[in-house]
Amino acid sequence: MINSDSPHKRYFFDNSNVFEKIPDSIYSLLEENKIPVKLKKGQVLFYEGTIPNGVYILKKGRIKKYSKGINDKEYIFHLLKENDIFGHHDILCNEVYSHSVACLTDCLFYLIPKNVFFSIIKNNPFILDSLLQNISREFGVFINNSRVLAQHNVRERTALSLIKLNYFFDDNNEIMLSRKDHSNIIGTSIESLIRVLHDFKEEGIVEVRESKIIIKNVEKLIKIFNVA
Amino acid sequence: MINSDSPHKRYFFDNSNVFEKIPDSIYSLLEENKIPVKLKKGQVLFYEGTIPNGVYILKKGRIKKYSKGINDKEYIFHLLKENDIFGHHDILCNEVYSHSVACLTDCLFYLIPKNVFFSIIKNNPFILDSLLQNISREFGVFINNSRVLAQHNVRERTALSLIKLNYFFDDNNEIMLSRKDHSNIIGTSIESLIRVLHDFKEEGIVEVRESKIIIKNVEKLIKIFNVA
DNA sequence: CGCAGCCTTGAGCAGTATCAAAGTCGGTGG
DNA sequence: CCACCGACTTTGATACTGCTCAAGGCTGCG
Repeated sequence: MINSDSPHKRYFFDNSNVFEKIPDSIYSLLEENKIPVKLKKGQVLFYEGTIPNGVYILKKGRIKKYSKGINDKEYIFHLLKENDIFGHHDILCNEVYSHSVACLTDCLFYLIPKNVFFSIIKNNPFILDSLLQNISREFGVFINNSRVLAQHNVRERTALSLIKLNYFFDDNNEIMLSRKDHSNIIGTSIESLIRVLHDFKEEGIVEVRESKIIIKNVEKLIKIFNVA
Repeated sequence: MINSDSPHKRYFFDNSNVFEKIPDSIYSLLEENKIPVKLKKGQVLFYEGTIPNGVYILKKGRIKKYSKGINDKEYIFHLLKENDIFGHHDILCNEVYSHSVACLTDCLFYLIPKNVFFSIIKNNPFILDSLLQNISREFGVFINNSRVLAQHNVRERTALSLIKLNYFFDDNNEIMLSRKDHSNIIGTSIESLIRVLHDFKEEGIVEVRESKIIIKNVEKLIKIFNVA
C-alpha cells in the first residue's frame, strides 16, 4: 500500500532537502557564492559523461534526471522540483556525470561551485551528515524502482507513475508531461502508455484534458499497483 | 561496450572497499569489536523492515541483497563477495533495512556494532570520505541497472547478467547460482531464462554442466547486450 | 527405491512493441 | 484572421516476446 502518507513513502518519494535548515553562516556563504543559471523548457543543464563543475539547487521549475540507452532512448529515473539539490553524487565520488539533467519547464538554478561546496561540507559536519543521510536514504528508493521495473507490468507501473506524478505536480493538481517523457519514466513505449491511459479513462480513474492528466481516483491506482 | 576493463566498469561492477586501506588504529578497533557471525548456505542474515544493529563485512562466501515484491518474489539487485562491506546505508539514514540479505554459500561475517561504526566514522574523516565516495559511486550502478531493466529485453539482460556473474564468480570460473536466483537477478521467469540459456548453448556462447554455467565467448555476450 | 527439489521442454495465451496512418493542437506567416 | 506546418497524440493492425501452466526428466538424499 503506498501513498504519500504511508510508511512506504520513503521508498517511492524522495526529496533531498540537504540545505533545509542550515546555519546562517553557511547560508550567507551560499548566498555570496551561488551562480544563478536560467534555462528554458527543454534545455539541457548538463550531459552524462561530462565533468561536473558544482552542485545545483533548483530554485524554480521542474527537471528530469535521465540516462540514455538503446537508440538514444532516455530512461528517466528521477524528477526534481523547487529546492531540491542535485549533482552532488558525481562530485562526491569524483567522477563524470552518470546522468543528464534537462528542464521540463523554464527553470532557475543556483550553481554552487565545486570548491565552495567542498569547503562547506568540510567545515560543517552537520551538512555532511545530512548529505550522507540523504544519499543513503535514496537507496531504498532505487531498490524499489528497480524491483518495480523487474516485476510489474506496464499497467501496474503506469498506475504507480501516476501516483508519483500526482505528488510531484502537486501545486496545480494536473500532470503536465509529454507522453514521451512519461513513457520513458515507466519504461515502455508511447503507444503502450497511451493505451493504458485510455483504459484508466474508461474506468473513471483519470481524466485527460489537453494532454494533461487529472487523477480522479487514487485509491484505484493504488489497488492496481498492488495487484488488486 | 562493457567488460571488466572498460571505462564503463564503474556502472556495472561495484565493489565498496571502504576499509581497504585503513590506519592501524582503526584496524585494531575493528579487530577488538568485531563480532563473528557464521551462516550456512540459504540462511538469511537479516530481513528488510527490521532494525539494523550494525554494519557487516563479508569475510567468506557469497551473498545476495534482495527485496521481495509481487507474490513474495525476490528481486536480487546486488551480489557481494569477500571483503565487501554492507548494511551501512540503512544505518546511516537511520531507517529499517530496505532489503534482505541471504547466503548463497556458507558464509562468515564480521558484525561491527552500530556504536563502534559511528565512533569510527566520527573520529576518522578519512573513513567518512571514503564511505561517502563509495555510496555516491554506487548511484551510477543503480541508474544503469534500472535503465537496463527498462529498456533491454530478456535475452539482452541475460547476456549482461552472465558477464557480471562471470566477474563475480571469478575464482573458479564457473557460475553457480540456482535458476531461480539467476532469474530474480534478471527480472524474468525461470523458464524464460532457461530458454535463453538454451539458445546461448546452441550458439556456442556458454556451456551448461550440472547446473553450472561456463562462459565460452564473452565477446558475443557483450555484442548481444549492446544490441548487436 | 522412492521422494523432493530442481531443471527442462512444450503449448497456449497474454502482454507489449512496432509500424503505419489519422487526428489534434499550437504557432507562424501570409 | 485564416491556412498551413510541424510536433505531439491517438488508434488500429500485426507480430513478437515473455509468462503461465502442465508435464516430464534429472539428481541427490534418506
